[in-house]
Amino acid sequence: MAPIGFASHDHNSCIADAVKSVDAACAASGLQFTPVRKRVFEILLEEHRALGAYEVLDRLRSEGLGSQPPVAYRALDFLTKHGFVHKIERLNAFIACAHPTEKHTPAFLICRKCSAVAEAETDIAQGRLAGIAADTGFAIERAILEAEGLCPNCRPSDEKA
Amino acid sequence: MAPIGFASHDHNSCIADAVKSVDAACAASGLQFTPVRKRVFEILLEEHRALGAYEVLDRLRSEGLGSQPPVAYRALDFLTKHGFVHKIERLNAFIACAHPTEKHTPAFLICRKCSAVAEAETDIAQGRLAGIAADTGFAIERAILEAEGLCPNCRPSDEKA
DNA sequence: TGATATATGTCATAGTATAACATATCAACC
DNA sequence: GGTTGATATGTTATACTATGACATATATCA
Ligand SMILES: [Zn+2]
Ligand SMILES: [Zn+2]
Ligand SMILES: [Zn+2]
Ligand SMILES: [Zn+2]
Repeated sequence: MAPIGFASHDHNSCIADAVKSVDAACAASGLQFTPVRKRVFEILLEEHRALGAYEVLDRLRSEGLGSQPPVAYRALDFLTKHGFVHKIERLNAFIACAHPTEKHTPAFLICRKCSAVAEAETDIAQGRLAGIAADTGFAIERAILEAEGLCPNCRPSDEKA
Repeated sequence: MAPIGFASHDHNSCIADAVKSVDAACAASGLQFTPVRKRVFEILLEEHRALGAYEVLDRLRSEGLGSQPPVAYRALDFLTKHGFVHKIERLNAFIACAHPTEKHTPAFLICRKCSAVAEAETDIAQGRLAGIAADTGFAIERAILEAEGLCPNCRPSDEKA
């Protein structure tokens, strides 16, 4: 799966499609995709960048959907727990998943200049770390892979090869 | 390089050796390995687990080496910046590097039960993510790889293969 | 409808990190 | 040795991130 995030795309339909597919996934699993949760997911989709919990909360507050931190954190916890949103540990921030209904292990490319974040895919189970883990008897359950650098838009053009 | 952290070893000499080699590296690079910085490095070495900045600060305080957060954060920043210590983003905590004078890209195996952390090595430059980055024109400068799971000591023995 | 689980509203507090500025120490040069 | 600029430390204050606790409301299902 190619990363999104550094290329333009049909953003309106991107948002609508993502909301619709998560809506369906929740219905299928008996999860409640409540107004606050849906709105938080939309807020994250609108930017395709990682937002801090308090940035999300500010938006919710301005829309009358909640004013205290737990409101934002609960919605983000729900979305993260079910894989619709990912937390970027490096930034203490959250981003909507690029393909929220597929089972996957996300990896991220984070631009240190413009803060754009692209989600890509890894397979931690076949890298060098997996071999070391197997050798030492460590059982990997999940992995975080976050690469920091310069996105194509922020790189000086003479460096682009 | 094999990970350390899940196996016993000669801890006294491990600490002494690490301090000595960092001391030499600092001297060679014109860096000041001051008492606070050295003590923070030792504190982290003593445990071979990730300590929060405020845990480090508590120890400094009890030894009369500093009582305010910036003291701990500055020492940790120095040590991290020069690669003698790594930050575990997942835990907001810091751990002494397992081989502080070699240039390397660290990866971590974090036990969710006992919080032990083992440092291993990756080569992000040859994984799947590197290919995607190259394709999209993203220039990776550094990468964080943190795997979470159960260490050999915390795994039920009947699961160990 | 009533019982149970799940979600929200709100207040309070814990945990992590940095800005800003004064003082002290170090390093290098005259 | 004293001057000077850079680096490090001490200290106060504050900003940012996250969760505990408990009351109320809403949804789910027998
Ligand atoms: Zn979009
Ligand atoms: Zn950029
Ligand atoms: Zn040791
Ligand atoms: Zn363990």
